[in-house]
Amino acid sequence: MISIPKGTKDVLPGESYKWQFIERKARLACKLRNFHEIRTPAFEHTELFTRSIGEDTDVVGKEMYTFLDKGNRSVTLKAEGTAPVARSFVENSLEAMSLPLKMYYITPVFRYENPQKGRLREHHQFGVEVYGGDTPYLDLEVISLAYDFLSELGVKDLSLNINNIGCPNCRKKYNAALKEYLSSRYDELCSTCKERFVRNPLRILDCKVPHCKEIVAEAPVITDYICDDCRAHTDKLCRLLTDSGIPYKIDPKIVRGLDYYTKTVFEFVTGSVGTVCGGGRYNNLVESVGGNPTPCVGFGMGIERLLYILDSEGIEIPNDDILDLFAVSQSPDQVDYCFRLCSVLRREGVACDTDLTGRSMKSQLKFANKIGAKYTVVIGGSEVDGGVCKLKDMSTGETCDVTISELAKTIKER
RNA sequence: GUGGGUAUAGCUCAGUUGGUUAGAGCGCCAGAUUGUGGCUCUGGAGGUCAAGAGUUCGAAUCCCUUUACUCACCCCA
Repeated sequence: MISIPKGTKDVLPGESYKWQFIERKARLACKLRNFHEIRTPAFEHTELFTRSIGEDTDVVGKEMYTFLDKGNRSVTLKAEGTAPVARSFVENSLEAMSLPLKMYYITPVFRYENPQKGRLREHHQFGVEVYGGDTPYLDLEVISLAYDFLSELGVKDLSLNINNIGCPNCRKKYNAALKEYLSSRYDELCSTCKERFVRNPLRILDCKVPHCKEIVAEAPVITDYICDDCRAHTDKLCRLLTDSGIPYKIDPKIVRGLDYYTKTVFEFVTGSVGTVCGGGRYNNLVESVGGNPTPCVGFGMGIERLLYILDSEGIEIPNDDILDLFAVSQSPDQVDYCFRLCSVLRREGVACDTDLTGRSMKSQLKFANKIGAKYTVVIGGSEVDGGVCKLKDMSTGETCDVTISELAKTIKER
């Protein structure tokens, strides 16, 4: 037997309705807010990710599915949703469209990691992007979209943490201050933090080693170093969130693992699986992939994690992927008739099916029951001749007489 | 890359100090006066006990190796 590759999952026929439900909700939330779908390829030139995400990040350093194609080009499976959108924005001169341009995507994302709860090698993200605007109102729009979306699904125990990691100017100052503080306690840091000290000191704030945490607890806080502009941005955003009734917490320790973030960063966290949605502002990203300076803000949301949360919180997703009618043939003589009947009903928008495998009437009814068909009819000689059948409601067991020509109408009216 | 756990039927799991032909529940298929599913009863199919080697008269059980899965660290969604 050939098994599924590590860290991947099949979505089976009995559960695909959950995905369809989430995707439908996501698309609707976007449509209502003037966001439009953008679809980018499953793979990109490797350089796109290394340049935008950052050479020193874990994602680039050890988690990308990178390979040479037959033309010796280095390509990488989509490691993240935002960089490809930025590439497309520049490549297709989307800045020529009316800005701000609001986009969304639902896409697989590939990272070579060790799978565990809520973590896969191929997972799926619903993400949104707003290109061409630096006002906190756009931050609000993106955050409130995520908040409304998650709330409408019924997610409980949701908390929103936000931070401002500064623009290039103030981050430079903060990095210097952080380095100065940490250099005095350099010897106490764990080995990975010693490397981080050189490459990207901000990451040390995220270290889970107890002693590093103690050191970090006394470290200077970014909040004390951000410039007036950044401070005003966050203050305004906080006020807007409060006015919108969106609860949040300032968490100065949020450091996103992707280098392109500037100013606002945020994450929605739940108890069961940690971060379900992460995002922020990336005002320099478009420039870094060769476009004109264009401020952007967006988020990515893990669909598998979201489904896991809904499941563990006991939130049921309605299943509308069910059959309206199953036509049971009383004997093999009526199979042809049932098949033609289904053809007619389908043209009228009724989801219906019939047995084509020659099973007994009883088996057919059992089958119809098992797959959750809403209605059944048994077609025998008298139905074929008389044009009237007994429509049976499978949830109540009640039947009523309906002329076959009015079956579709009757079913749709119920 | 580093640790811990697990591996027996499609699924969830029993399986005694090592002892006949490896079990249950659920699911699946088929029947219970041949025009009506669900409930109940009866029967049936389905296992290289993850793989390999070893100890033993005898291994699902004990030893070793491998693989897969899983949880955690790191990082992310």
